[in-house]
Amino acid sequence: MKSQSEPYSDEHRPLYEVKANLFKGLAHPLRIRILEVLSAAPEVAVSDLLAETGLEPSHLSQHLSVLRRHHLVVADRRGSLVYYRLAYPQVADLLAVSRSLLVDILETTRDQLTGSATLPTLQP
Amino acid sequence: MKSQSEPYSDEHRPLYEVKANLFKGLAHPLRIRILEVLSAAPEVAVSDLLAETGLEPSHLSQHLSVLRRHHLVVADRRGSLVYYRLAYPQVADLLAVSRSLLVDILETTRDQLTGSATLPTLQP
DNA sequence: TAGCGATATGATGAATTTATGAAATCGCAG
DNA sequence: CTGCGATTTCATAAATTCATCATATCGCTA
Repeated sequence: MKSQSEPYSDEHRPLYEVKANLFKGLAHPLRIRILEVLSAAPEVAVSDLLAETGLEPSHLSQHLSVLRRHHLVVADRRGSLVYYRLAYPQVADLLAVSRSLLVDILETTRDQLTGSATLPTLQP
Repeated sequence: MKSQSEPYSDEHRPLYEVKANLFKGLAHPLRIRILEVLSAAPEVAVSDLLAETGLEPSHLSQHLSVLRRHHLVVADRRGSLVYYRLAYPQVADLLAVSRSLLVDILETTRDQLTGSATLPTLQP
């Protein structure tokens, strides 16, 4: 993970590649969980993220590092505490649109099945 | 690739995991490129996607298979030709929001650099 | 300055995805 | 039924990401 470069740099990189790299940054469950927690508050201390996710500190820090590198979050250190917030409000928009799409997908695929028992429930 | 299971199934799978799996389906440049082509027309024949992307047929088909499995596209076979279309209009919405976010990210990070030469240009 | 709580970074094996080419399948026409 | 164009599936090596633990760094206090 440490060896990874900046996902958006390089003037000659086509926009569809940049988009795909953005989605790579979002392509892990815990990183979505983190962004959802950050969507619900102006900022969150790492210690609170640790409590919220139940992760080892170094595991959380690795994921936060990916989110920082993808410019999805911003960190502020105040003394020995570090606070994180979403880097742009559109990050929350993106999560909301993805949820809307998934609601449709899950409802459609549920309708196509005889029983719905194998699909995730539609939690808030 | 063949061994991959349905990314959304399993009633006990939390929604943040389902979201992450959706983003995994989007996390490849060529799949974004395909979805963008499909966003611009009601449906597109595979032969046209082959011409548009310059891919080998088997390579394109592998990516289309991922998109089908993630319920992002739908295929219709008519004779020996197969046509693809977006499975939901929100797929295009998702791409649009991601573009909006990236525009902001790229403008902000460009402003922070002395020169902008290393960042992608803002193509349509 | 040393110690400590909080957090980040480095290292590496395991798991997953991507890239690539061979082979199979589908549907149509003769 | 055979041949063929169109497309998909299979197989597998290479590349990338994930999981996990050890180590380093940051800032504060005594």
